[in-house]
Amino acid sequence: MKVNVVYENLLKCDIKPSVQRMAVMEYLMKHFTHPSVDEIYTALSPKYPTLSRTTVYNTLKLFVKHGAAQMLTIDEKMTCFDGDVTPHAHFLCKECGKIYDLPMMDAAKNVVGTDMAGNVVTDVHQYYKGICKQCLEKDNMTN
Amino acid sequence: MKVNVVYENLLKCDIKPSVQRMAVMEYLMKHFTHPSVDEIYTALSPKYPTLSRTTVYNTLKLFVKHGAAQMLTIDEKMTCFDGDVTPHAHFLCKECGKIYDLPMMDAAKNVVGTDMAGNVVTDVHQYYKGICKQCLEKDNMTN
DNA sequence: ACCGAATTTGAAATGATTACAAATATTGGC
DNA sequence: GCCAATATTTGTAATCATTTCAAATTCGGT
Repeated sequence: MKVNVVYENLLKCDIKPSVQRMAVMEYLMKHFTHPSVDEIYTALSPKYPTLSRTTVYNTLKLFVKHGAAQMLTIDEKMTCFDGDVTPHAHFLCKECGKIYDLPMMDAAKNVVGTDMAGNVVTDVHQYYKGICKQCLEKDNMTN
Repeated sequence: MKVNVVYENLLKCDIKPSVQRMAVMEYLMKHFTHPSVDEIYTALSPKYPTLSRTTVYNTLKLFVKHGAAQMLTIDEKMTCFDGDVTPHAHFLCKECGKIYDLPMMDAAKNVVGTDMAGNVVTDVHQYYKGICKQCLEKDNMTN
């Protein structure tokens, strides 16, 4: 991935770029695994040995505030992050813990910014839990 | 609320009733505030002075496993619980932190038990974030 | 190069949740 | 009703993600 793409993405969201912010954003733009803070920290640590976990926390919070990333609270143990901020739904596999992207229902996409029973909506989240295709196949093998 | 209603609800979900389980279930059936573990513990503590926080945790986990309650992971700080297990959406106010019930979109209700791109869906969650009616009115007053 | 502001860092604190083992309550067989 | 096996509850201690905070570093402007 070109450095410029990452750089421009930050600027577009009114985020002043820094080495650390570029690194985190690049990770989000390359990996659609809905990483946790720790996944990001562990992945970047070798390349940026002075990187601090706190910086990853700060950076992601900043990204979310500027609309450059999405925070997912599907897994009750840990917050995850998504660099894809276009409207889409998620699927959490109860067996392997992976989170997959799914299309969001059209009706839900249009709710942002509207009025729902007098309440102003700023975010919409839609997610499913269950067993994913891969795990289903694996389970069929062994049973 | 009649004790029997609570009792029967536990039996219906294959949960062996106990004093503590009845107390927690009664609280969930009376209060639709989507309480946290601590809210429930604090509310029941005066009436059941020997009640332990751990028991509230255990009990709620048991309820969720048996489909007698729903776990909400909307607020990233804390898990909340809902005694209403019929399909409905939620609205979290970013200002006051309250969670409101809203109708779930029809299209989403029918997804449970179905197959989505090869994945089996067991739970559907839909929620909104924004500013609630009450807070909007309050804000208008002061501004 | 220098200064003030913004950013990063790491250590310590916080707080929700879990693990666990001891205490208590419940159940079924006699 | 009594005893033993089982299930449940309890409280403390541990865990672990996240936040706080103050010192260190970096950055931007002059």
